[in-house]
Amino acid sequence: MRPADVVAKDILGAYLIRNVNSKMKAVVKIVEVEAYMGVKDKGSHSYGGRITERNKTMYLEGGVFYVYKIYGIHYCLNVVVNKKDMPHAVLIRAVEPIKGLEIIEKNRGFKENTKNLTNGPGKLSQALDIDLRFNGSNVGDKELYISEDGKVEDEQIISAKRINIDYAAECKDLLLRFYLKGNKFISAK
DNA sequence: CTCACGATTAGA
DNA sequence: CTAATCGTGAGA
Repeated sequence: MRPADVVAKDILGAYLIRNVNSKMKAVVKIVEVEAYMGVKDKGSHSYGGRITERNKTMYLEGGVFYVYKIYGIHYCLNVVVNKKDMPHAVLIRAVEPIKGLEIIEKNRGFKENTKNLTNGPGKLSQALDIDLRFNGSNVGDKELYISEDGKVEDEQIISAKRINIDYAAECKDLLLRFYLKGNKFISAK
């Protein structure tokens, strides 16, 4: 397996597919991600080798989802990468609806302003009905999986500082956030 | 006490 | 339009 920054750029532009009862309900394109680089990354839940009930799935062999609850309300979807006990992860920050828009609208509770449906980590989780059920599930699981299609050219990828990790000292300025150039569904800020 | 967030309210 | 505020629960 590879480190989170490499995988982050790799899954940018890939499709995330949500099935319910084996029926395809929604397909979205991953347009914004952040990499969290394990025990040396002060922005990561796994900084310093910390292991808790919440983040223990980060320590599994790469290829599973890490879903956690933040601020008591919202869920965030990550992909765990790298080897067992190498707690790297990629946070999926924003997606673009491709199919199943009506399901996404239903989950979010409104229809107007389409770009506001999935342009943030908590929003996309609600839009695709993602919660702790998927914590630790395999990225090839039929209910929620990532398609390898949709690769993009390097020049379409913008690198930037990560968001809302001001507490992470010197790590906060690392360019570990990646998004698709010109895409309308990038999160605010 | 803070936080890998988002909705709502208040103000300009 | 922007800024401030707050809900909510895990973790330190």
